Amino acid sequence: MKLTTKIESFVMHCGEMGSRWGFNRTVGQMYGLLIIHENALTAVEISEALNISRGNVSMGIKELQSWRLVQVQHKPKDRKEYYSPAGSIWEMATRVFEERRKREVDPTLSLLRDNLLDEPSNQKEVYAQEKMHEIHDLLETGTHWARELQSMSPEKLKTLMKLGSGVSKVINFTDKLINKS
Amino acid sequence: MKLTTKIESFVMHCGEMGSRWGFNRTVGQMYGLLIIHENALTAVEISEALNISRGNVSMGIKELQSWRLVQVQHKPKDRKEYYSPAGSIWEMATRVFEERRKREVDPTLSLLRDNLLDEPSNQKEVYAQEKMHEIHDLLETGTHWARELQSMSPEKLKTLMKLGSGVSKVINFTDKLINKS
DNA sequence: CTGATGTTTCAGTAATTTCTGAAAGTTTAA
DNA sequence: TTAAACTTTCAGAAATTACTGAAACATCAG
Repeated sequence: MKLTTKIESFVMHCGEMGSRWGFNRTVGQMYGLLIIHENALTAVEISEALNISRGNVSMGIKELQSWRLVQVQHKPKDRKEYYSPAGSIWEMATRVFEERRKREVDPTLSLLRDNLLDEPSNQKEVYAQEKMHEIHDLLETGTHWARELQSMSPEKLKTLMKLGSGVSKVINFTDKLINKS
Repeated sequence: MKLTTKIESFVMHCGEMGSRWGFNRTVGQMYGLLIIHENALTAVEISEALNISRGNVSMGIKELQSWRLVQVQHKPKDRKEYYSPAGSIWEMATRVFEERRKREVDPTLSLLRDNLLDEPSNQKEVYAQEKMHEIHDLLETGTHWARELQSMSPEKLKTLMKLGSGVSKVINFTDKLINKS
C-alpha cells in the first residue's frame, strides 16, 4: 500500500481537515483514502497505509459508519471485510451535511423550543426569549432550505447555476410572478 | 452577574455546542452570554458570570473577533471595554457560515485545484483525479449556492418559504420558464 | 512622570481527546 | 469442537487542546 505523492497529499489533507469536518484526524485520513482508492480496502491495508494501529482502524470505521459514509463488502472465499465509501460524492456530501445538522443544529433547536415554552419571569428573560426566538426561527428556516437543496440532484443544481442568473434573481423573479397572481 | 436558570441553560448549551460550531467550550459560552444579554458586558463581568480566568476571556474575545462576531464599545468616563455581539442574528449566522467556509472548504478547494493541474502519472492517479474533480465541482457549486442564499435577506427567505411551494418547486418552475423563452 | 486601571501574553498545568496493543469476542471450515 | 482468521473492545499512554495566573504591556488622569 504505497501511496503516490499526490494521493498522499490528498489523504493527509483530509486528515488535517478531519476535525473541522466533524471527525478526527485519522478518521479523516481513512475516509480520504477510501474515497481516492478505486478498490475496497481491508482494515489491515488501511492500518498499513496510514501507519495506525489495527484497533484504531476498527474504531474509525465504526465512526464512519455512524455517519453512514462507508460500506462493508465481502469477497467470496475470503473472510476479510472490505471497506469502501457509501454512495456517490454527492450522496456523501449530503450525508455529512445531514449528520452535522443532527449534531450541530437539532440539539439547539430542541433546547430553544423547550425554553420558549416557559413564560419569561423577568425583564432580562423577556429579552433573552426574543433572541432565542430569532435564533430558533433562523435555524428552522436554514434546515428547511438545506433539505430542499439536498432533495435536488446535483445535475439540476449545476444546470441552474449555469443558466447565468443567480439563484436570488431566479427567486426574486418567481416571487414577483407568484405575488402577481 | 447572577444568571437565571433559563439563561444559564442557554449559555451552557452554547458551551457544549461550541466545539461543534467551530470554537471551544468557553468561547461558545461567552458568545451565548453576549447574545442573550441585552447590555454590553465587560471582560470582568464575563469572567465572573462564567467562572473563567480573566486571561481566558481575553483570548476568547480575540477568537470571537477573528470570527467577526463581537464588537467593542466604550462608555464615556470609563476606560473599560464593553463587548456585545456584532450585528443581527442573521448577520451572525452569515458570518459563522462564511468563516467556516473559509476554514473548512477553501483550503480543500485550493489543494484540489493544485492537484488537478498535474497530469496523472499512473492508472491509480487517473481514478484519484476523477474523484478529486468531482469533489472540487461539488464544493464550488455548494459555495456558490451558499453565497447566493446569504445575499438574500432573511425576511425574503421566510416569505418565500411561507408561500407554500418548496424551493425546489419554485426553481423547477423558473427553470421551465427560462428554457421556454 | 507616576500610579491607577485596564488589557494582553504566555509558560506551565490541567483537561480532554485520541491512539495503541493486548485480550476478549466472533465466525467459519474442517 | 477446535483452531485459524479475523474484528472489537478498552485500560492505560501519548498527544493535543484549553485554562490559569502572574508578569508585561498600554493608556490615561492628575
